Amino acid sequence: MTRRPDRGGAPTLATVAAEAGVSRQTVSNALNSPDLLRPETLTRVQEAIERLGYSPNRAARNLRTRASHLIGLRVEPAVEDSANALMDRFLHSLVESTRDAGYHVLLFTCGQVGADASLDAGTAEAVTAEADPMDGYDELLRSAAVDAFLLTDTYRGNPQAAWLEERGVPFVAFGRPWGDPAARHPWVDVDGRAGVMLAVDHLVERGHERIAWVGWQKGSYIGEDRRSGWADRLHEHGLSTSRLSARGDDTLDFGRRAAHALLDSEHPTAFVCGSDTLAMGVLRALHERDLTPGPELSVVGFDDSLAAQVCSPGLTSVRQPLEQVAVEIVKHLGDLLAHRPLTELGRTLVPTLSVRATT
Amino acid sequence: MTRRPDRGGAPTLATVAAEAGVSRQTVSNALNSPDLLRPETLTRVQEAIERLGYSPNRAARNLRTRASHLIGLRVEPAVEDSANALMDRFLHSLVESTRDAGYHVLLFTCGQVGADASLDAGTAEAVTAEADPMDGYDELLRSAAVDAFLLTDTYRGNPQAAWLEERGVPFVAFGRPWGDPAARHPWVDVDGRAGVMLAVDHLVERGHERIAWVGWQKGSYIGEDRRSGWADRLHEHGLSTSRLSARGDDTLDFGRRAAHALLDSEHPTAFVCGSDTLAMGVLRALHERDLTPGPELSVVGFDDSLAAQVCSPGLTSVRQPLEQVAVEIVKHLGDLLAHRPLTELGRTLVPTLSVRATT
DNA sequence: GGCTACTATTGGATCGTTCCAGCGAAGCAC
DNA sequence: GTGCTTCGCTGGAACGATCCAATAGTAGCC
Repeated sequence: MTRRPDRGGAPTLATVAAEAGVSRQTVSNALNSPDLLRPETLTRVQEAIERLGYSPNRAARNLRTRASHLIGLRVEPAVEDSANALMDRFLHSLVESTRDAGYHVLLFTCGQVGADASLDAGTAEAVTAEADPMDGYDELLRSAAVDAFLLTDTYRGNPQAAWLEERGVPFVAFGRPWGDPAARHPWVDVDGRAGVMLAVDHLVERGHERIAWVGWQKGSYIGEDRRSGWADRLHEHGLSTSRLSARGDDTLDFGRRAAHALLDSEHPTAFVCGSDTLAMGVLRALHERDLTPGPELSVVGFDDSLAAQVCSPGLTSVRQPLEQVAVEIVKHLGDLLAHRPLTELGRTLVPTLSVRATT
Repeated sequence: MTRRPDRGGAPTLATVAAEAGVSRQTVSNALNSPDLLRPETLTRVQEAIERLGYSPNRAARNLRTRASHLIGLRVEPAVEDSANALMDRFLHSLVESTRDAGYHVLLFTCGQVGADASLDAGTAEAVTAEADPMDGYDELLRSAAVDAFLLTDTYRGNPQAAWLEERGVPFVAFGRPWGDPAARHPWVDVDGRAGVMLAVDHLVERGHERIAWVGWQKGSYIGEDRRSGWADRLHEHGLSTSRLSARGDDTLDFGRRAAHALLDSEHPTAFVCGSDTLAMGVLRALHERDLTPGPELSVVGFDDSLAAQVCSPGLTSVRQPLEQVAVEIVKHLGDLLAHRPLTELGRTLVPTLSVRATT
C-alpha cells in the first residue's frame, strides 16, 4: 500500500521501511547503529532487508556522508621492470586488506593522453609532456571521488607527498620520506638495509670472504640504503669492501657488465645485488664465462620476483613482506580516516631471504 | 552576496553559478552540453569554473544519473604465477584506456576472509570455504557502486559470465566464452593458437623438424587451443607430432620432467611451451643435462613474462598484445554502457613473437 | 500585429541516504 | 502528580548534482 511505485528499480530505504513497518531512519539505524534499536525491531528490519535483497545506494550515502570509501592508487605508465611485477603481489594483499576495512581501491593514472601523444609530437614538447607529478590527484580530490591516497613511489623525492601534506589530504606512503625529515605523514616501508644484511650473513656463513655489491646508481636513496647493509655488515664481519662495489642503472646489461669487470679485477666469490634484474645480469655474465653459480660462486638478488623463482638455477633473493606492508598501510589509513591519533608515524618491516640454488 | 556560506568546503554548482551570474543549470550545461550555451555565456562560466577550481561532486552526479563511471575488476587471491604477472601489464593499459573513456577501475576481491580462515579451519569446511564465484559482484551491483564488470578468468567455465548475463548486467570478458556457444556477452581474447603457429613457423624456418609440445593439462580450453596451433601447423608443414606432446600442470617441475622424458625417448630439437613457467622448466632440464639452448636446441615460451626477458639465455616467447586488448575491452564497455549496438560480439587479437637467444 | 518556432536560460523537483530536532512513552525521584 | 531524563522512533531538511517543464527573448512568416 504505502510502498512506492518502484519501477523495477532496486529497493531503497523507503521500500524496506514500508516492508518492515517502520520509518526510513529506523532502517538506516539498523544498518549503521544497530544498538539504537530494540532487539525485536532490529530483527524485523533485518528480515525485511534480507527479503528484499537490499544494499544501501553507495552514491547517496557518499553524497550525504561526504566519504566515498575509496582509496586512490595511481599506477604509473607501464614500464616493464621488476618494480611493476612487485606491485602485483602488493595489489592483491592491498585489495584484501582494504576490503576488510570497508574500503575499495580505485586505480587511476595521469590525465595526459600519454603514449600516443608523445609519439606524434616527438619534438621539444617532450619537456612539457613530462608527466606532471600531481596529475590525476587533484581532480579526484576536488570531485571527492576518493577519501585518501596511497603513494607508492616515494623514491622520486616525493613531490606528491609534500603537495598532499600541504593540503591536508589524508594519505599513507609505501616508502620512507627519504631526505625529507620535515615530513609528517604516515608511511610504511621495508628495511632494505636489513634485508641485504640477511644476504651477507647467509653468504658469510657459507664461507665467503670476497662479497661484491652490484646496485643502483649513486643518489638513489633506496639504492644507497640497501648498499649500506652490504658495506656495514661486511665491516662488522671484518671483511673488506674495497673496490668490490659497482653502481649503475637498474638493468640486466649493467649487472652483466659490472659482474665481468669485477670478476676480471677483484675475483669476488659472491655477488649481492640491489635488484633481481641486476642479479640476472650477473648470472648472464657467469653463463658467458661458463661459470656455474652455486655455493662456491654465489649470487643473491633483491625482490624475489617470479624470474628469481623460475630461472635456472633458482636465484636466492631478498623477499619483501608485501602482504604485511599492505596490512600496515590499511591500518594507518583507517586511523587517519577515523581521525584517530596515529600511534606512530612510520613503520619499517623486515624482509626475509628466499634461499635457492645460486647460494 | 548571493554566494552561499561556504564553510571552507569545495565549490559547488551554486557557487560557480553565483560567480558567473547565471543559474545552476546553466553551469551544469556548460559542462555536459556546452553547445546549448551562447558562446559568450560559455566562456564566462568556464572562467568562473577555472577561477574557483571547481570539479563536479562525483557522489551527487552518480546519485542523480544512476551511474558511477566505475568498472569493477575482481583480483583473485594471490597466487604467484605468470598469469598474475601478466595482469600487471594489462592493468596499466586498462587504467589508461578507461581514463580516456571517462571511467575508473575499481578493484575488489571475494568477501570472505579468505586465506586466514582456511588456514585455521583446514577441515571438511574447506568445501564451503571454496570461493563463491559470485562473491563481491552481487554487493557492488546492488549498491550501484559500479556500472559494469570486467571478467578476466573465463577459462574456469565462467560461472560469473552466466550469472551476470542472466541479470542483464553489463560486462565484457577478457577471454572467449569457451564451451558456451549460447553466450551473448561481448568479449575480447588473444588468439593463442595463432601465437603458437608463429612459434612453429619460426622454428621450421630455422630448420627444426622434431618440434615437441609441453603444455597445460588436457581439458583446459586455453591449453588445448594453444596446443592445436602446434599440432595443426606441424601437419601443415608435413611434420609429425607423434609422441612429441606432453601435457600436465603449469609448473616449473612438470616442464622439467616432461623435457627429460621427451629428450630420453624422442630426441626433439625444439620445444614449444604453453607457458613461460613450463619453458623455464624445460630450460632447467637442458641445464641439468649440460645442454645449451640456442638455434640448434630451441625453446619457446608463452606470455613473454619478465622472467623470459631476463633469464639467461633470454627465452623466445609469444607475447600477448595486452595493451590492445585493454583498448578493445574499453571500446566494448563504452558501447555497452552507451547502449550502442555492438558491432561485433567477440574479437580475437593476434600475438607477436619476441625472439631471444633460446632460438 | 499576431501567430508559430526556436533558442538560451531558469527554478523547482528529484535521486537515496544521513543529520537533526522533536515527540510520545516509560522510568525514576521527590 | 510533577518534573526530569532516557529510550525508541519519526519526519522534515539537506548533501550537490541533473531532469524536466516553463519562461523570456528573438526571429520568421503571412
